Amino acid sequence: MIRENDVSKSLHEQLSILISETESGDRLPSEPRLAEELGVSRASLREAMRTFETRGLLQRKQGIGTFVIHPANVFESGLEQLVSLETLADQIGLVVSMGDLEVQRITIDNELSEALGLPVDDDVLWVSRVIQADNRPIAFLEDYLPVDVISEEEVKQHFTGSVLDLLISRDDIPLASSRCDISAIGATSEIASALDIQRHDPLLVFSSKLYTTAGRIIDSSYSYFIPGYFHFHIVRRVGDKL
Amino acid sequence: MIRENDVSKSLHEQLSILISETESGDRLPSEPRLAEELGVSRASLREAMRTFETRGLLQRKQGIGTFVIHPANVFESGLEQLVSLETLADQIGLVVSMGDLEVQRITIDNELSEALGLPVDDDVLWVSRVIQADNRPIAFLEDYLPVDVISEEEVKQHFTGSVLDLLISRDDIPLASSRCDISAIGATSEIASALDIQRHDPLLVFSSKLYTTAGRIIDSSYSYFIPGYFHFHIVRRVGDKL
DNA sequence: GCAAAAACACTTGTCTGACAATTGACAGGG
DNA sequence: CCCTGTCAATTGTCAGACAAGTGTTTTTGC
Repeated sequence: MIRENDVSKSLHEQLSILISETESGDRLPSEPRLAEELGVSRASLREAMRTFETRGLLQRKQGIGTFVIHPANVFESGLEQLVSLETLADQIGLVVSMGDLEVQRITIDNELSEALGLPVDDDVLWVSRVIQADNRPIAFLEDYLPVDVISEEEVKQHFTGSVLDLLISRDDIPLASSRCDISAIGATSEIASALDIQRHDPLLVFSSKLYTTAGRIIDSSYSYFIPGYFHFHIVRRVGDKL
Repeated sequence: MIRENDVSKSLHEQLSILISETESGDRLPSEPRLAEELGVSRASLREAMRTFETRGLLQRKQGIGTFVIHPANVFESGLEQLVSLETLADQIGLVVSMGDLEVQRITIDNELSEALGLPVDDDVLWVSRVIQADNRPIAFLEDYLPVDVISEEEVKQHFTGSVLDLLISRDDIPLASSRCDISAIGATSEIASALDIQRHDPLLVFSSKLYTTAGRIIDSSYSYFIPGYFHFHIVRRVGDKL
């Protein structure tokens, strides 16, 4: 059985392929024609196109046409999409492994409460580990997880390096999106020794809070990256459009 | 005179306000009703809603309704939108000023050519300056601009701190989007002295290439931020949705 | 002949009305 | 008590139409 949603997904894929195959600056077929080619109505096509327009991949000009804009290769994974480091590494053909996993159950104090947005005296699971590529440490990751979400045993048994992949694989938690704050710090002595670098060496830091569709914070994480191994990028739209 | 586009913009604004005023997890009015309230057709409303859905702010469920998802306060400016530091500072009520402007015309060598994506032997304008808040340096900015885009004199006369604002104010250049690579480095001695910090102090680095709608790189910039003054964040969608 | 104006073709933007698909609630019967 | 069919509400999709903007072609006026 084919649900309409599948058609919609396929429409996104078809459009994505069409855009990626079109040179930057070139015009797409007109909406009525494209709708016919893809076998959907113009209204549905326009909604799908709006998605790509929001991401800055399409520009529609009334009376002229719709144009493709390639800010370099947008289709490699940018930061807009939240994927685990493992998944990202897979995509670029990098082999990563996990080392030095540490799992502790800790109680939230005032300081942690403010940082995590979780109530004081609740217990959280603190999961930390080092990510390696070619046996060289390249990132240090910390996650704070409410204990009612996941048990210490479950982590120790099933954990393969990515808290995100673990949460995604559990289909009882509807994940929505993540808010990621970006900064830089000098390595603390703890992190420096874990990553085998010097104290005060520069690190890229992502502080992320993962929200469920209900708006609850289900994972608060700090990721410390040694610069140069992963290339994080983002496509930014100009000005006040949309 | 009111162009239709203004109505469309207003629709986005109205929706944005409505979403921001709705509690996370709450349901919006049904599409037909909301369309009537906002004075637009359901088709237009759906297209507008699609942009917010793409950004992870709305979730539409067939047969149930459309729900608001607030990953914290998404409406403060995230990284998805490219705005100048001056504009950003304005929005958060921070007063910034420019110091130590330097403008030089230089010829592209092999190394620069690779970094900027511009041909060797072309001339570019190199614009560097320090950004200050409360007379304390907080960022060091470098821009490389092709000389046929803007003249040395034009920069020296009209420049107020933001290359982006200057390019936007010129309506003969259709800007599309910017690709921004994010990393961290330790301050070089030059940057350290410019920012009045220690060598090797950690800095957040944005390497950006600004593209016209035709796909040409019109500005290549390096922004070095002292951590803590500006808070850059990004909302990341989970998984493979949309 | 030439330039301005009008007509035309084509495109995206919007609107209207309709029907399909999905969900949740509710009543009825086993 | 549980299952089932019905019904209303909502989003998903569709077809057709017209408005508005753009560029080209043709016509008109001089």
